[in-house]
Amino acid sequence: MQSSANLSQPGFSVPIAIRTRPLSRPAHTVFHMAETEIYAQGSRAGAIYRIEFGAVRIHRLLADGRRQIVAFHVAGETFGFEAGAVRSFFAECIVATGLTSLDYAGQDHYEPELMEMALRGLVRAQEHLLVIGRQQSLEKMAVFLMDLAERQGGLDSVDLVMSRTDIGDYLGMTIETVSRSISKLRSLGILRLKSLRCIEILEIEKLRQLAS
Amino acid sequence: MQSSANLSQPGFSVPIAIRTRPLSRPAHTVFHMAETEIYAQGSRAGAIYRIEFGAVRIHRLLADGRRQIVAFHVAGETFGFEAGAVRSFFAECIVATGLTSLDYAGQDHYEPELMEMALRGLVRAQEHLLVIGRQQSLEKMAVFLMDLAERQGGLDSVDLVMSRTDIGDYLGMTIETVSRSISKLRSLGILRLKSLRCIEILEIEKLRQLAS
DNA sequence: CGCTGAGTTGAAATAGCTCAACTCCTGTGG
DNA sequence: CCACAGGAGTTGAGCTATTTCAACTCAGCG
Repeated sequence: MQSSANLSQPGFSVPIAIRTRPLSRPAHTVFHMAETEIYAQGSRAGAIYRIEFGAVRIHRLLADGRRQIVAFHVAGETFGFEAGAVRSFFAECIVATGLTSLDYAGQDHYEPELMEMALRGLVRAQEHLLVIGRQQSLEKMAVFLMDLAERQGGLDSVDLVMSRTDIGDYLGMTIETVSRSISKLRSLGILRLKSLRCIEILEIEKLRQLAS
Repeated sequence: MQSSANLSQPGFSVPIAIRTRPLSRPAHTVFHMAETEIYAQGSRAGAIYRIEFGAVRIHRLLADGRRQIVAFHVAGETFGFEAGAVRSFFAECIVATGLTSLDYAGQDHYEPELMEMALRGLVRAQEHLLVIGRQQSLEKMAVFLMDLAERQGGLDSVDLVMSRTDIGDYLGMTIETVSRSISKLRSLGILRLKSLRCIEILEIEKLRQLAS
């Protein structure tokens, strides 16, 4: 795993605190290297994290060695809610990421905005179910790209911070099928690859139609 | 659809209120016929429901006519949380069901137990992703049955309140594959069908192993 | 400038889907 | 109480999409 290689680099194994703009409570951005762990399954829950920059994946390892990514999160989003005191998923940085954290557990009352964030995560997970439940790989990929484009600000250019393997583990398909789906969309004239990790959407309407 | 047939029965189209034990706030159980709608996608959100008896499915209809069930809920569970003011899913009774409702929207502060219920829904949806993401239909069925058995009190006998079609739409597979998976588990000596809708688990360890 | 990992592409194998026939409950009405 | 009708579920056969296995290309990096 690449993460262990990164973790072994001296001076970067421990997150570095960087002072940023003051919030309602004094918050500071903590820097995390790419491919490093934010929290592990089984660890103590209680904090949530807001992504200042970068991207994060939430996943679980299955007994047979496979991995299911249940969510990607990008800048501006909040993750880390758990039911109960123990985390049931792993959170890892995909790229270099800045996080601010907030201890939310054990409060007498919760702010409506906190509830709203938790519920948005719920809806997002349920929407993800709609995608994974589909059988057509091309549709899955179309929905994935539409969603990502939207979250990155609605541009016609999508920055794939995650690897094909990550995408596969997110959509429930192999990296070969991921690759073939992208190739198919490319041959249909819907996409153009600026580079392997940067996709330009040429025909957003056709893509939307595939995504239904 | 059977629901319309049931809805057309005079005297049952409107839910009937039945007085039950008093709660912290005066709550009464509302009775719903099998196969009737509790709320629709697009309707106004704001209330959550606790199931006193019966079973409920949460789903969405896709553009191509397919249906994805994102959750089943049984007695004792609470459903109906939404992010935003509009419902993004349908809720329907699978069988005759008694519900107590609670208006939760627009509060200044939320009780920890309310947050906990919402978060449990989140984790449940994410766990569901792990199941649907798997490619083996036998595994999906094994996980589904284990989960259902557990929620029904850990007995070795599972009461399938939902149809094979419901199960298929929940697990992302066709009813034929659902049927074949059950038949396979039966031929492996893991299950026995007391009736079509009542399954006895003979070899819980083997089932757990399949479910990983 | 070659090495390495990521990504792509091809060919064969396979799991699940589709279509179709059939069985078996269940409930309704005579 | 039995017969029948209709829906739900099962099973079979062929087909298709995706997985698997393998070879190959490409980009980034020391």
